Amino acid sequence: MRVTGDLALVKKLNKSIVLDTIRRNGPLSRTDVSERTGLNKATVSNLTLELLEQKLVEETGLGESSGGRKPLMLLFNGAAGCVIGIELGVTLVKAALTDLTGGILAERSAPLAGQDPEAALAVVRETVKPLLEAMPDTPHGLVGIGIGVPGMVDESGLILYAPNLGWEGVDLRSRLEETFGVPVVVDNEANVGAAGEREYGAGRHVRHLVYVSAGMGLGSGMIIDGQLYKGAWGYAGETGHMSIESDGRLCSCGSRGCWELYASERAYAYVSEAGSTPLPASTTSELAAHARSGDAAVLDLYREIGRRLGIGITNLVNGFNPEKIVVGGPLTEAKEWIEPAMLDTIAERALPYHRRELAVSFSELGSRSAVLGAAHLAVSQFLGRVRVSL
Amino acid sequence: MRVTGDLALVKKLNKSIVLDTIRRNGPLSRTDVSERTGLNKATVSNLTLELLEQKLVEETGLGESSGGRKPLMLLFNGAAGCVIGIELGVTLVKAALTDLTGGILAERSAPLAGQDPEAALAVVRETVKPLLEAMPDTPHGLVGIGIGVPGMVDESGLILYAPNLGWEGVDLRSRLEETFGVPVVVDNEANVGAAGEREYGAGRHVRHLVYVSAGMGLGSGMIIDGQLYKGAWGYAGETGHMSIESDGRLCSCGSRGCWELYASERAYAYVSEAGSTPLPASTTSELAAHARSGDAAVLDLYREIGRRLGIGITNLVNGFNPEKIVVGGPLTEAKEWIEPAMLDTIAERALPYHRRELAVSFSELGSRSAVLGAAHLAVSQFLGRVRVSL
DNA sequence: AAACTTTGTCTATCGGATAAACTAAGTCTT
DNA sequence: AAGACTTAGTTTATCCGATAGACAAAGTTT
Repeated sequence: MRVTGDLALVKKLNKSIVLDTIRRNGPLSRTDVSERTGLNKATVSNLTLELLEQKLVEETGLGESSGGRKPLMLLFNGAAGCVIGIELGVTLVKAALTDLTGGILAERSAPLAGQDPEAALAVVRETVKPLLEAMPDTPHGLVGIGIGVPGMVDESGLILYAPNLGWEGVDLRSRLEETFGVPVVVDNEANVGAAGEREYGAGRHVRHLVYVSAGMGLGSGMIIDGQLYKGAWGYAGETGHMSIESDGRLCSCGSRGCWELYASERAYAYVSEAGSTPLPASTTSELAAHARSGDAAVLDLYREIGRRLGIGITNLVNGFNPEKIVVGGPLTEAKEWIEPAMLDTIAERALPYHRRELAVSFSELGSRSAVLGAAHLAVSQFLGRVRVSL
Repeated sequence: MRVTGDLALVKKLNKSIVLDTIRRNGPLSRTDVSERTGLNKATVSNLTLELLEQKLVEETGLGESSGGRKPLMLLFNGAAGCVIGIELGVTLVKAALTDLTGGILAERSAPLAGQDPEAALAVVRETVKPLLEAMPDTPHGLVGIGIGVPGMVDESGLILYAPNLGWEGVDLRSRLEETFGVPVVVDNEANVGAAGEREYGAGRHVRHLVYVSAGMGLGSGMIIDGQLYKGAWGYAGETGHMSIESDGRLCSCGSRGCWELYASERAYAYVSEAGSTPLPASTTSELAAHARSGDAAVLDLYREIGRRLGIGITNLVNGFNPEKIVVGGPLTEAKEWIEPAMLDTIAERALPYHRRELAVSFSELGSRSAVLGAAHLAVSQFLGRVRVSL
């Protein structure tokens, strides 16, 4: 059954508009909010009153007069509650306790021993425990948990398939909700990374964003009109398996020429193939060190990876026309040597109109994109946004 | 300024829900509508009254009793007005007069002589003229015009760039609105095709749809959550320039290995390259005739085109996870010989989960996808849909 | 024919948004 | 310093649409 209109909906919508306006542009006076939103002053006053009672908004004192009575400034109260953002990696669990503005209050991480769901869940519980103990006293307490996982997640939070963990059909959301007693949001790692960069990082205020997460694989999180796009069944963003060589290298997915074989850490394994000198190391950290000392083979490798990244990004750009592309993930440790070739390739190959306006940049949050994005999804669910389009 | 909530919005939303419910599921009684939508019976009665006054809904008489008073059945009145859908091709203008349900009342087409905007506009006017004369007398008369063009169109209807016409920055919408005095919707050819197939063709009731239009080039129309996705500046869907061979054939766009060089009619020009026998013809109609009589070179060609179409479609599927892919456009005249290789390739290369649920099919509306889609966009704008997401 | 069912309307009420009047609290002018 | 002016925020009366529930209308079943 669809959403129908009634007074409750109107109120919910307007309240969400007022809160959002204050959150993004505060401090603001009631009159400012009224002018910005188009809502009547009385309406703003009423809704603000409720937000004050809910402790989501604070009066921070008088502002500057502009020739009349001084305004009482309103500010979003990020300290009204806490959330926990978790990144469940293949070998590592990272978690952060944040306030409602994404400010980190505490952080933990732990290696992931076994990979069966039970063992992983135990590690998650252990990692989160000290964060809960460190939680300050707030009006709302813990309001939610967000978690990013390396796999495909449907709209209900069910992990459909996580090849690198060997999981299939794991209802992580229910399990965590039972454990912690708060609402849980589960999403793909690239998606939460996209959410993080869009809210707190390189993609602020961007309507259409593609976040490319490059590590052992390659995945994309796509934000369309400010919202994560998950596709029909939650498999959107598997761009690592976009073929950029129709008859290229055979991939474990069964296809050929997949992007991630050329433009992620998986490319390291193929270097000797070209007959060139073998690589002096096999991890990005080590290779970055060699690059820093001028190792020609490594520099070539990263130039080629940059070029291939550029080719794939160009494909995404031509299909999606995002406002911005943000590249993140472990591979960005080598961004210094990847970036020039990547940008050159995009400049060469993207359609002229895209080139003119497109912005491509690297992650601003670094290794925290995912935890912060996961945290943000939880905040976002707690604050509950209503959207209307005519 | 954003949309805020007030009573007018609530009414607009509910009225749009009622109309939509009747339109898609009619005939229905008022009680049926109330049950389906969750709206109160009184609300439905009130809104229906207005819709009856606006002639958008008709009472078609009494229905079957289910043990009590007979219901008065309501039906969407497609004859309340007319729209015109236009496909502005590179060499041909096609136009259709339809009612509000997409029923074709009259059709015209005319070759496009010169390609400068003024000449094209004159041809459009001449093509539309007899349709206007054939227009039946309806309560609302002509309520809008939709037009699909081979180029990139931004959200305001401005044609940013149409390489095949040599147009740049043409405000077709304003021009046509001045001429005809009704609201005009302009969009990309692939987008209107997508709209057509989704409303009246192979993509009915599909939430996320990708329509691939294959002709002299290759373009996609993407429908996300029931709405056309245009990207940040209207360039989304330029998938013809997705590279499927990183260092492949040089394309006129400046890039290499573009999909449309391998999987559209542009591929015909490259056959001799492989050293094989030259093609016996150069248009799809002629080649289809040769295929029908078993010409091996032509059959090979179409097998290869099918394979390449499959590769590109797999890429789109992995990125977007649409519910359905519909292939249309002039090239589908040869679908008989393209389809097997295309489907095999997708089955081989798509990720296992996609494969399981994805539906790929050819256009149901054939050469009318675009005109009907354009007409539908005009209808849709006239009826005005409001959407709320929580 | 009486009881029951279903359809659709009528009526009173509720709860939001709004404009306009009003109070509060400042600045500016002379 | 006093009055005029400005701006901020609240109060009041009004409007409007959705809703529940009563009711009327028009069937069917026994």
